[in-house]
Amino acid sequence: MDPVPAPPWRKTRRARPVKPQLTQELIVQTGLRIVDHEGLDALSMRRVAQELDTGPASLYAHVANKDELLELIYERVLEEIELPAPEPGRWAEQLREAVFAQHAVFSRHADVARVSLANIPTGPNALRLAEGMMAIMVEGGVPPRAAAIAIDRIGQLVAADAHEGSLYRGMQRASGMESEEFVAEHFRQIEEYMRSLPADRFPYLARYADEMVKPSGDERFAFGLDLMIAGLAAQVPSAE
Amino acid sequence: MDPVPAPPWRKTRRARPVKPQLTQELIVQTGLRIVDHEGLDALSMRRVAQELDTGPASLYAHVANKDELLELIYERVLEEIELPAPEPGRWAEQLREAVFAQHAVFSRHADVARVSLANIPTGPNALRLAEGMMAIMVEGGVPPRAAAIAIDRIGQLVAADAHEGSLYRGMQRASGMESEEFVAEHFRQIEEYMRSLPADRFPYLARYADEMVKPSGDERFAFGLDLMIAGLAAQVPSAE
DNA sequence: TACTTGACACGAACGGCGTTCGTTAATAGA
DNA sequence: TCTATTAACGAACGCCGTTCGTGTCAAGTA
Repeated sequence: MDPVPAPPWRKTRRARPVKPQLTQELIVQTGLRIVDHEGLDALSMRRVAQELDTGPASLYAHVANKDELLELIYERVLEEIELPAPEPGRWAEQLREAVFAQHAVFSRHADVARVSLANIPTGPNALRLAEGMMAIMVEGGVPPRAAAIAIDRIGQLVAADAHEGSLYRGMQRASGMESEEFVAEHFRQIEEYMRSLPADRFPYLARYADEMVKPSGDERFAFGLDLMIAGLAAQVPSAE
Repeated sequence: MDPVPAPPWRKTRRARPVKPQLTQELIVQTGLRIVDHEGLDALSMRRVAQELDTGPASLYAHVANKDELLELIYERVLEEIELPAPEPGRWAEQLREAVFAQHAVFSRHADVARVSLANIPTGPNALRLAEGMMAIMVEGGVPPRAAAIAIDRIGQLVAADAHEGSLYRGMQRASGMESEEFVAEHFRQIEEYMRSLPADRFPYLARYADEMVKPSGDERFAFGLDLMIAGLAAQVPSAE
Protein backbone atom coordinates (compact mmCIF):
# COMPACT_ATOMS: atom_id res chain seq x y z
CA MET A 1 0.00 0.00 0.00
CA ASP A 2 2.39 2.67 -1.19
CA PRO A 3 1.29 6.21 -0.53
CA VAL A 4 -0.30 7.78 -3.61
CA PRO A 5 1.16 11.19 -4.44
CA ALA A 6 -1.25 13.96 -3.55
CA PRO A 7 -3.07 15.44 -6.52
CA PRO A 8 -1.35 18.68 -7.57
CA TRP A 9 -4.48 20.77 -7.25
CA ARG A 10 -4.72 20.10 -3.57
CA LYS A 11 -2.98 22.72 -1.51
CA THR A 12 0.35 21.25 -0.57
CA ARG A 13 0.35 23.07 2.75
CA ARG A 14 0.21 20.74 5.73
CA ALA A 15 1.34 17.93 3.51
CA ARG A 16 1.64 15.27 6.21
CA PRO A 17 0.11 15.90 9.57
CA VAL A 18 -1.07 12.30 9.18
CA LYS A 19 1.78 11.09 11.32
CA PRO A 20 2.01 13.09 14.54
CA GLN A 21 5.23 15.03 14.62
CA LEU A 22 8.06 13.29 16.41
CA THR A 23 8.88 14.88 19.75
CA GLN A 24 10.76 13.84 22.85
CA GLU A 25 7.47 13.91 24.70
CA LEU A 26 5.92 11.45 22.28
CA ILE A 27 8.92 9.16 22.41
CA VAL A 28 8.89 9.06 26.19
CA GLN A 29 5.15 8.35 26.27
CA THR A 30 5.55 5.55 23.79
CA GLY A 31 8.48 4.09 25.67
CA LEU A 32 6.58 4.10 28.96
CA ARG A 33 3.62 2.43 27.30
CA ILE A 34 5.83 -0.36 25.98
CA VAL A 35 7.52 -0.88 29.35
CA ASP A 36 4.16 -1.07 31.12
CA HIS A 37 2.56 -3.43 28.63
CA GLU A 38 5.44 -5.65 27.57
CA GLY A 39 8.13 -5.20 30.20
CA LEU A 40 11.47 -3.47 30.31
CA ASP A 41 13.20 -6.14 28.26
CA ALA A 42 10.86 -5.44 25.38
CA LEU A 43 11.91 -1.81 25.27
CA SER A 44 14.35 -1.15 22.48
CA MET A 45 14.97 1.84 20.30
CA ARG A 46 13.77 -0.22 17.38
CA ARG A 47 10.57 -1.16 19.16
CA VAL A 48 9.79 2.47 20.00
CA ALA A 49 10.53 3.52 16.44
CA GLN A 50 8.31 0.78 15.06
CA GLU A 51 5.48 1.89 17.32
CA LEU A 52 5.89 5.42 15.95
CA ASP A 53 6.03 4.10 12.42
CA THR A 54 9.56 5.22 11.69
CA GLY A 55 13.15 3.99 11.84
CA PRO A 56 15.37 3.83 14.91
CA ALA A 57 17.67 6.56 13.64
CA SER A 58 14.88 9.12 13.80
CA LEU A 59 14.71 8.92 17.58
CA TYR A 60 18.25 10.11 18.06
CA ALA A 61 17.32 13.65 17.06
CA HIS A 62 15.21 13.94 20.22
CA VAL A 63 16.96 11.61 22.64
CA ALA A 64 20.69 11.22 23.12
CA ASN A 65 20.65 7.46 23.61
CA LYS A 66 18.76 4.67 25.28
CA ASP A 67 20.04 5.55 28.74
CA GLU A 68 18.66 9.05 28.45
CA LEU A 69 15.34 7.67 27.28
CA LEU A 70 15.20 5.42 30.34
CA GLU A 71 16.00 8.33 32.60
CA LEU A 72 13.25 10.41 31.03
CA ILE A 73 10.75 7.59 31.46
CA TYR A 74 11.79 7.23 35.08
CA GLU A 75 11.36 10.93 35.76
CA ARG A 76 7.95 10.82 34.15
CA VAL A 77 6.87 8.10 36.55
CA LEU A 78 8.22 9.95 39.58
CA GLU A 79 5.97 12.84 38.61
CA GLU A 80 2.99 10.74 39.65
CA ILE A 81 4.07 10.60 43.28
CA GLU A 82 2.49 13.15 45.58
CA LEU A 83 3.77 14.19 48.97
CA PRO A 84 1.87 15.72 51.90
CA ALA A 85 2.90 18.89 53.71
CA PRO A 86 4.61 18.14 57.03
CA GLU A 87 2.53 17.83 60.20
CA PRO A 88 5.15 17.50 62.94
CA GLY A 89 2.96 15.54 65.31
CA ARG A 90 2.58 12.58 63.01
CA TRP A 91 5.82 12.46 61.06
CA ALA A 92 6.10 8.68 61.31
CA GLU A 93 2.66 8.07 59.86
CA GLN A 94 3.27 10.64 57.15
CA LEU A 95 6.58 9.07 56.25
CA ARG A 96 4.98 5.66 56.10
CA GLU A 97 2.20 6.94 53.87
CA ALA A 98 4.61 8.73 51.58
CA VAL A 99 6.70 5.60 51.14
CA PHE A 100 3.65 3.48 50.47
CA ALA A 101 2.61 6.02 47.87
CA GLN A 102 5.92 5.58 46.12
CA HIS A 103 5.55 1.85 46.40
CA ALA A 104 2.12 2.01 44.82
CA VAL A 105 3.34 4.05 41.87
CA PHE A 106 6.11 1.59 41.23
CA SER A 107 3.60 -1.21 41.38
CA ARG A 108 1.64 0.47 38.63
CA HIS A 109 4.80 0.77 36.53
CA ALA A 110 6.49 -2.38 37.72
CA ASP A 111 9.47 -2.54 35.43
CA VAL A 112 10.38 1.12 35.70
CA ALA A 113 11.76 0.40 39.16
CA ARG A 114 14.59 -1.51 37.57
CA VAL A 115 15.70 1.74 36.01
CA SER A 116 15.97 3.45 39.37
CA LEU A 117 18.25 0.70 40.63
CA ALA A 118 20.47 0.99 37.59
CA ASN A 119 21.01 4.73 37.94
CA ILE A 120 21.58 6.96 40.91
CA PRO A 121 18.56 9.23 40.65
CA THR A 122 19.30 12.94 40.69
CA GLY A 123 16.61 14.33 38.41
CA PRO A 124 14.25 17.14 39.45
CA ASN A 125 11.50 14.83 40.63
CA ALA A 126 13.86 12.70 42.68
CA LEU A 127 14.98 15.90 44.38
CA ARG A 128 11.41 16.96 44.98
CA LEU A 129 10.72 13.68 46.77
CA ALA A 130 13.90 13.92 48.82
CA GLU A 131 12.98 17.46 49.85
CA GLY A 132 9.49 16.40 50.90
CA MET A 133 10.63 13.45 52.97
CA MET A 134 13.40 15.49 54.54
CA ALA A 135 10.83 18.11 55.51
CA ILE A 136 8.54 15.56 57.13
CA MET A 137 11.31 14.00 59.17
CA VAL A 138 13.21 17.09 60.25
CA GLU A 139 10.01 18.88 61.26
CA GLY A 140 9.14 15.76 63.23
CA GLY A 141 12.35 15.95 65.17
CA VAL A 142 14.49 13.33 63.44
CA PRO A 143 18.13 14.48 63.51
CA PRO A 144 18.99 15.81 60.04
CA ARG A 145 21.90 13.48 59.61
CA ALA A 146 19.79 10.42 60.38
CA ALA A 147 16.99 11.72 58.17
CA ALA A 148 19.38 12.26 55.29
CA ILE A 149 20.71 8.72 55.37
CA ALA A 150 17.25 7.34 55.98
CA ILE A 151 16.00 8.90 52.74
CA ASP A 152 18.76 7.14 50.89
CA ARG A 153 18.04 3.81 52.57
CA ILE A 154 14.29 4.01 52.14
CA GLY A 155 14.70 4.90 48.49
CA GLN A 156 16.83 1.83 48.08
CA LEU A 157 14.25 -0.25 49.88
CA VAL A 158 11.44 0.88 47.62
CA ALA A 159 13.50 0.40 44.49
CA ALA A 160 14.74 -3.04 45.46
CA ASP A 161 11.27 -4.17 46.38
CA ALA A 162 9.68 -2.92 43.20
CA HIS A 163 12.51 -4.57 41.33
CA GLU A 164 11.67 -7.86 42.98
CA GLY A 165 8.06 -7.44 42.01
CA SER A 166 9.06 -6.81 38.46
CA LEU A 167 11.09 -10.02 38.52
CA TYR A 168 8.02 -12.03 39.37
CA ARG A 169 6.07 -10.25 36.68
CA GLY A 170 8.77 -11.14 34.20
CA MET A 171 8.80 -14.78 35.22
CA GLN A 172 5.07 -14.92 34.98
CA ARG A 173 5.10 -13.28 31.57
CA ALA A 174 7.65 -15.82 30.43
CA SER A 175 5.63 -18.73 31.75
CA GLY A 176 2.45 -17.57 30.08
CA MET A 177 0.36 -18.46 33.13
CA GLU A 178 -2.13 -16.37 34.98
CA SER A 179 -0.55 -14.12 37.57
CA GLU A 180 -2.03 -15.53 40.75
CA GLU A 181 -1.74 -19.19 40.05
CA PHE A 182 1.83 -18.73 38.88
CA VAL A 183 3.09 -17.00 42.00
CA ALA A 184 1.23 -19.47 44.20
CA GLU A 185 2.73 -22.39 42.35
CA HIS A 186 6.19 -20.90 42.58
CA PHE A 187 6.01 -20.46 46.34
CA ARG A 188 4.51 -23.90 46.74
CA GLN A 189 7.53 -25.38 45.01
CA ILE A 190 9.99 -23.48 47.17
CA GLU A 191 8.21 -24.51 50.34
CA GLU A 192 8.17 -28.14 49.27
CA TYR A 193 11.86 -27.93 48.46
CA MET A 194 12.66 -26.50 51.89
CA ARG A 195 10.66 -29.19 53.64
CA SER A 196 12.49 -31.86 51.68
CA LEU A 197 15.90 -30.68 52.90
CA PRO A 198 17.80 -33.05 55.21
CA ALA A 199 16.60 -32.11 58.68
CA ASP A 200 20.00 -32.65 60.26
CA ARG A 201 21.73 -30.01 58.17
CA PHE A 202 18.83 -27.63 57.65
CA PRO A 203 16.73 -27.94 60.81
CA TYR A 204 15.50 -24.37 60.83
CA LEU A 205 14.60 -24.09 57.19
CA ALA A 206 12.75 -27.39 57.31
CA ARG A 207 10.92 -26.37 60.46
CA TYR A 208 10.02 -22.82 59.51
CA ALA A 209 9.52 -23.22 55.77
CA ASP A 210 6.03 -21.92 56.29
CA GLU A 211 7.17 -18.67 57.87
CA MET A 212 9.77 -18.14 55.19
CA VAL A 213 7.49 -18.63 52.26
CA LYS A 214 4.08 -17.46 53.32
CA PRO A 215 4.31 -13.70 53.86
CA SER A 216 3.23 -11.76 50.79
CA GLY A 217 5.38 -9.21 49.07
CA ASP A 218 3.41 -6.39 50.62
CA GLU A 219 3.81 -7.83 54.11
CA ARG A 220 7.55 -8.14 53.63
CA PHE A 221 7.79 -4.60 52.38
CA ALA A 222 5.77 -3.21 55.27
CA PHE A 223 7.81 -5.25 57.74
CA GLY A 224 11.12 -3.89 56.50
CA LEU A 225 9.83 -0.34 56.35
CA ASP A 226 8.39 -0.51 59.84
CA LEU A 227 11.68 -1.82 61.21
CA MET A 228 13.38 1.23 59.77
CA ILE A 229 10.80 3.72 60.95
CA ALA A 230 10.86 2.22 64.43
CA GLY A 231 14.64 2.51 64.50
CA LEU A 232 14.35 6.08 63.32
CA ALA A 233 11.78 6.94 65.97
CA ALA A 234 14.24 5.75 68.60
CA GLN A 235 16.57 8.49 67.43
CA VAL A 236 14.12 11.35 67.99
CA PRO A 237 15.53 13.16 71.04
CA SER A 238 12.24 13.73 72.87
CA ALA A 239 11.53 10.03 72.65
CA GLU A 240 14.61 9.05 74.65
CA MET B 1 50.53 -21.09 11.45
CA ASP B 2 48.46 -24.15 10.73
CA PRO B 3 49.04 -27.09 13.08
CA VAL B 4 51.39 -29.67 11.56
CA PRO B 5 49.96 -33.20 11.73
CA ALA B 6 51.73 -35.25 14.41
CA PRO B 7 54.30 -37.69 13.05
CA PRO B 8 52.79 -41.18 12.90
CA TRP B 9 55.49 -42.77 15.04
CA ARG B 10 54.59 -40.65 18.02
CA LYS B 11 52.04 -42.33 20.25
CA THR B 12 48.75 -40.69 19.42
CA ARG B 13 47.56 -41.09 23.00
CA ARG B 14 46.97 -37.78 24.75
CA ALA B 15 46.86 -36.04 21.42
CA ARG B 16 46.02 -32.59 22.75
CA PRO B 17 46.31 -31.89 26.40
CA VAL B 18 47.73 -28.58 25.19
CA LYS B 19 44.41 -26.89 25.71
CA PRO B 20 42.90 -27.79 29.09
CA GLN B 21 39.73 -29.75 28.62
CA LEU B 22 36.57 -27.69 28.66
CA THR B 23 34.51 -28.21 31.80
CA GLN B 24 31.71 -26.36 33.53
CA GLU B 25 34.13 -25.67 36.37
CA LEU B 26 36.59 -24.01 34.03
CA ILE B 27 33.90 -21.97 32.35
CA VAL B 28 32.57 -20.68 35.66
CA GLN B 29 36.08 -19.77 36.86
CA THR B 30 36.77 -17.90 33.65
CA GLY B 31 33.45 -16.12 33.81
CA LEU B 32 34.05 -14.98 37.38
CA ARG B 33 37.50 -13.74 36.45
CA ILE B 34 36.08 -11.65 33.64
CA VAL B 35 33.34 -10.19 35.85
CA ASP B 36 35.85 -9.28 38.55
CA HIS B 37 38.36 -7.73 36.20
CA GLU B 38 36.21 -6.12 33.54
CA GLY B 39 32.74 -5.88 35.04
CA LEU B 40 29.47 -7.66 34.46
CA ASP B 41 28.77 -5.87 31.21
CA ALA B 42 31.94 -7.30 29.74
CA LEU B 43 30.77 -10.84 30.38
CA SER B 44 29.45 -12.46 27.24
CA MET B 45 29.46 -16.02 26.04
CA ARG B 46 31.74 -14.91 23.26
CA ARG B 47 34.17 -13.28 25.67
CA VAL B 48 34.36 -16.41 27.83
CA ALA B 49 34.86 -18.58 24.77
CA GLN B 50 37.60 -16.30 23.49
CA GLU B 51 39.37 -16.48 26.85
CA LEU B 52 39.26 -20.27 26.60
CA ASP B 53 40.46 -20.12 23.03
CA THR B 54 37.35 -21.61 21.49
CA GLY B 55 34.04 -20.59 19.94
CA PRO B 56 30.88 -19.63 21.78
CA ALA B 57 29.01 -22.73 20.66
CA SER B 58 31.38 -24.96 22.61
CA LEU B 59 30.21 -23.56 25.92
CA TYR B 60 26.66 -24.74 25.46
CA ALA B 61 27.69 -28.35 26.04
CA HIS B 62 28.49 -27.49 29.66
CA VAL B 63 26.15 -24.64 30.44
CA ALA B 64 22.53 -24.33 29.41
CA ASN B 65 22.64 -20.60 28.65
CA LYS B 66 23.98 -17.34 29.95
CA ASP B 67 21.50 -17.17 32.81
CA GLU B 68 22.67 -20.50 34.13
CA LEU B 69 26.27 -19.37 33.87
CA LEU B 70 25.45 -16.28 35.91
CA GLU B 71 23.71 -18.37 38.52
CA LEU B 72 26.71 -20.69 38.77
CA ILE B 73 29.05 -17.74 39.17
CA TYR B 74 26.81 -16.34 41.87
CA GLU B 75 26.73 -19.61 43.78
CA ARG B 76 30.50 -19.82 43.53
CA VAL B 77 30.80 -16.42 45.20
CA LEU B 78 28.35 -17.31 47.95
CA GLU B 79 30.63 -20.23 48.81
CA GLU B 80 33.15 -17.74 50.15
CA ILE B 81 30.85 -16.57 52.90
CA GLU B 82 31.33 -18.18 56.30
CA LEU B 83 28.84 -18.19 59.14
CA PRO B 84 29.45 -18.63 62.87
CA ALA B 85 27.64 -21.14 65.05
CA PRO B 86 24.91 -19.50 67.13
CA GLU B 87 25.73 -18.12 70.58
CA PRO B 88 22.31 -17.13 71.93
CA GLY B 89 23.61 -14.41 74.23
CA ARG B 90 24.95 -12.25 71.42
CA TRP B 91 22.66 -12.94 68.48
CA ALA B 92 22.54 -9.29 67.44
CA GLU B 93 26.32 -8.97 67.23
CA GLN B 94 26.57 -12.26 65.41
CA LEU B 95 23.91 -11.26 62.93
CA ARG B 96 25.65 -7.97 62.36
CA GLU B 97 28.98 -9.71 61.77
CA ALA B 98 27.44 -12.25 59.43
CA VAL B 99 25.85 -9.54 57.33
CA PHE B 100 29.06 -7.56 57.19
CA ALA B 101 30.82 -10.72 56.07
CA GLN B 102 28.38 -11.02 53.18
CA HIS B 103 28.86 -7.38 52.41
CA ALA B 104 32.63 -7.82 52.33
CA VAL B 105 32.43 -10.74 49.91
CA PHE B 106 30.23 -8.76 47.58
CA SER B 107 32.68 -5.90 47.76
CA ARG B 108 35.40 -8.24 46.55
CA HIS B 109 33.21 -9.35 43.66
CA ALA B 110 31.41 -6.09 43.11
CA ASP B 111 29.45 -6.82 39.99
CA VAL B 112 28.29 -10.26 41.03
CA ALA B 113 25.81 -8.59 43.34
CA ARG B 114 23.85 -7.44 40.34
CA VAL B 115 23.19 -11.07 39.58
CA SER B 116 21.62 -11.65 42.96
CA LEU B 117 19.21 -8.80 42.38
CA ALA B 118 18.22 -10.14 39.00
CA ASN B 119 17.36 -13.61 40.27
CA ILE B 120 15.64 -14.84 43.37
CA PRO B 121 18.40 -16.91 44.92
CA THR B 122 17.47 -20.46 45.84
CA GLY B 123 20.71 -22.33 45.23
CA PRO B 124 22.35 -24.55 47.87
CA ASN B 125 24.62 -21.83 49.19
CA ALA B 126 21.81 -19.32 49.47
CA LEU B 127 19.97 -21.90 51.55
CA ARG B 128 23.00 -22.51 53.72
CA LEU B 129 23.19 -18.80 54.52
CA ALA B 130 19.49 -18.58 55.24
CA GLU B 131 19.77 -21.56 57.56
CA GLY B 132 22.68 -20.04 59.45
CA MET B 133 21.05 -16.67 59.93
CA MET B 134 17.79 -18.28 60.94
CA ALA B 135 19.67 -20.32 63.54
CA ILE B 136 21.38 -17.27 65.00
CA MET B 137 18.15 -15.32 65.30
CA VAL B 138 15.81 -18.03 66.52
CA GLU B 139 18.30 -19.22 69.11
CA GLY B 140 18.61 -15.61 70.21
CA GLY B 141 14.91 -15.37 70.81
CA VAL B 142 13.69 -13.55 67.72
CA PRO B 143 10.22 -14.84 66.81
CA PRO B 144 10.58 -17.22 63.84
CA ARG B 145 8.17 -15.32 61.70
CA ALA B 146 10.03 -12.04 62.19
CA ALA B 147 13.35 -13.80 61.67
CA ALA B 148 12.14 -15.35 58.43
CA ILE B 149 11.08 -12.03 56.94
CA ALA B 150 14.18 -10.33 58.30
CA ILE B 151 16.42 -12.73 56.37
CA ASP B 152 14.62 -11.79 53.20
CA ARG B 153 14.87 -8.08 53.93
CA ILE B 154 18.51 -8.18 54.96
CA GLY B 155 19.41 -10.17 51.89
CA GLN B 156 17.76 -7.51 49.79
CA LEU B 157 19.62 -4.81 51.68
CA VAL B 158 22.99 -6.42 51.06
CA ALA B 159 22.24 -7.06 47.41
CA ALA B 160 20.94 -3.57 46.76
CA ASP B 161 23.91 -2.01 48.48
CA ALA B 162 26.45 -4.09 46.62
CA HIS B 163 24.60 -3.26 43.46
CA GLU B 164 24.97 0.42 44.19
CA GLY B 165 28.66 -0.07 44.77
CA SER B 166 28.99 -1.84 41.46
CA LEU B 167 27.25 1.12 39.81
CA TYR B 168 29.93 3.47 41.05
CA ARG B 169 32.61 1.07 39.93
CA GLY B 170 31.04 0.98 36.50
CA MET B 171 30.85 4.76 36.26
CA GLN B 172 34.42 5.02 37.37
CA ARG B 173 35.52 2.42 34.86
CA ALA B 174 33.72 4.33 32.14
CA SER B 175 35.30 7.62 33.14
CA GLY B 176 38.81 6.19 33.21
CA MET B 177 39.68 8.12 36.35
CA GLU B 178 41.18 6.85 39.55
CA SER B 179 38.65 5.43 41.97
CA GLU B 180 38.95 7.84 44.86
CA GLU B 181 39.15 11.07 42.99
CA PHE B 182 36.24 10.07 40.81
CA VAL B 183 33.82 9.32 43.63
CA ALA B 184 34.91 12.45 45.48
CA GLU B 185 34.34 14.57 42.39
CA HIS B 186 30.94 13.01 41.79
CA PHE B 187 29.74 13.76 45.30
CA ARG B 188 31.19 17.25 45.14
CA GLN B 189 29.10 17.94 42.05
CA ILE B 190 25.92 16.64 43.65
CA GLU B 191 26.48 18.72 46.77
CA GLU B 192 27.13 21.82 44.72
CA TYR B 193 23.97 21.16 42.73
CA MET B 194 21.92 20.82 45.90
CA ARG B 195 23.31 24.03 47.35
CA SER B 196 22.48 25.85 44.14
CA LEU B 197 18.79 24.91 44.34
CA PRO B 198 16.32 27.77 44.95
CA ALA B 199 16.13 28.00 48.73
CA ASP B 200 12.42 28.80 48.72
CA ARG B 201 11.42 25.55 47.04
CA PHE B 202 14.16 23.30 48.39
CA PRO B 203 14.99 24.68 51.82
CA TYR B 204 15.92 21.38 53.41
CA LEU B 205 18.06 20.04 50.60
CA ALA B 206 19.93 23.32 50.37
CA ARG B 207 20.42 23.44 54.12
CA TYR B 208 21.39 19.84 54.70
CA ALA B 209 23.24 19.07 51.48
CA ASP B 210 26.22 18.23 53.60
CA GLU B 211 24.41 15.54 55.58
CA MET B 212 22.91 14.06 52.45
CA VAL B 213 26.13 13.76 50.54
CA LYS B 214 28.85 13.19 53.06
CA PRO B 215 28.23 9.77 54.62
CA SER B 216 30.24 7.06 52.92
CA GLY B 217 28.71 3.97 51.42
CA ASP B 218 29.80 1.88 54.37
CA GLU B 219 28.25 4.32 56.83
CA ARG B 220 24.98 4.22 54.96
CA PHE B 221 25.00 0.47 54.88
CA ALA B 222 25.75 0.16 58.58
CA PHE B 223 23.07 2.73 59.38
CA GLY B 224 20.37 0.85 57.50
CA LEU B 225 21.42 -2.47 58.93
CA ASP B 226 21.48 -1.16 62.48
CA LEU B 227 18.02 0.32 62.09
CA MET B 228 16.77 -3.12 61.15
CA ILE B 229 18.59 -4.97 63.90
CA ALA B 230 17.36 -2.46 66.46
CA GLY B 231 13.82 -2.94 65.23
CA LEU B 232 14.29 -6.68 65.42
CA ALA B 233 15.67 -6.54 68.94
CA ALA B 234 12.51 -4.74 69.99
CA GLN B 235 10.58 -7.86 68.97
CA VAL B 236 12.51 -10.24 71.24
CA PRO B 237 9.98 -11.10 73.99
CA SER B 238 12.36 -10.91 76.94
CA ALA B 239 13.33 -7.41 75.92
CA GLU B 240 9.85 -6.04 76.29
C1' DT C 1 9.19 34.86 -6.77
C1' DA C 2 13.55 32.19 -6.73
C1' DC C 3 17.17 30.57 -4.00
C1' DT C 4 19.60 29.24 0.26
C1' DT C 5 19.76 27.27 4.58
C1' DG C 6 19.05 24.43 8.37
C1' DA C 7 16.67 21.07 10.90
C1' DC C 8 14.44 16.94 10.93
C1' DA C 9 13.68 12.19 8.98
C1' DC C 10 15.37 7.99 7.76
C1' DG C 11 17.53 3.82 4.92
C1' DA C 12 21.45 1.33 5.31
C1' DA C 13 25.08 -0.33 7.57
C1' DC C 14 28.54 -1.60 11.51
C1' DG C 15 29.85 -4.32 15.12
C1' DG C 16 28.20 -6.65 18.88
C1' DC C 17 25.07 -9.96 21.27
C1' DG C 18 22.75 -14.99 22.66
C1' DT C 19 21.67 -18.96 20.65
C1' DT C 20 21.02 -22.95 17.23
C1' DC C 21 22.20 -26.10 13.50
C1' DG C 22 24.79 -29.44 11.19
C1' DT C 23 29.25 -31.32 10.72
C1' DT C 24 33.71 -33.01 12.26
C1' DA C 25 36.87 -35.32 15.21
C1' DA C 26 38.00 -37.97 19.11
C1' DT C 27 36.95 -41.10 22.60
C1' DA C 28 35.06 -45.34 24.83
C1' DG C 29 32.75 -49.71 24.47
C1' DA C 30 31.80 -54.11 22.19
C1' DT D 1 38.83 -53.33 14.76
C1' DC D 2 34.44 -51.39 14.11
C1' DT D 3 30.85 -48.62 15.91
C1' DA D 4 28.15 -45.47 18.98
C1' DT D 5 28.48 -41.54 21.62
C1' DT D 6 29.74 -37.05 22.61
C1' DA D 7 32.52 -32.88 22.90
C1' DA D 8 34.00 -29.20 19.84
C1' DC D 9 33.11 -25.83 16.65
C1' DG D 10 32.33 -22.88 12.11
C1' DA D 11 28.69 -20.60 10.31
C1' DA D 12 24.59 -18.52 10.47
C1' DC D 13 20.05 -16.24 12.34
C1' DG D 14 17.78 -12.58 14.25
C1' DC D 15 18.15 -9.40 17.54
C1' DC D 16 20.39 -5.06 19.64
C1' DG D 17 22.34 0.28 20.07
C1' DT D 18 24.27 3.50 17.40
C1' DT D 19 26.27 6.26 13.34
C1' DC D 20 26.67 8.05 8.70
C1' DG D 21 25.23 10.14 4.66
C1' DT D 22 21.49 11.40 2.08
C1' DG D 23 17.02 13.11 1.22
C1' DT D 24 13.17 16.34 2.06
C1' DC D 25 10.63 20.09 3.35
C1' DA D 26 9.61 24.60 5.69
C1' DA D 27 11.26 29.04 6.85
C1' DG D 28 14.21 32.84 5.89
C1' DT D 29 16.60 35.80 2.53
C1' DA D 30 17.48 38.38 -1.71
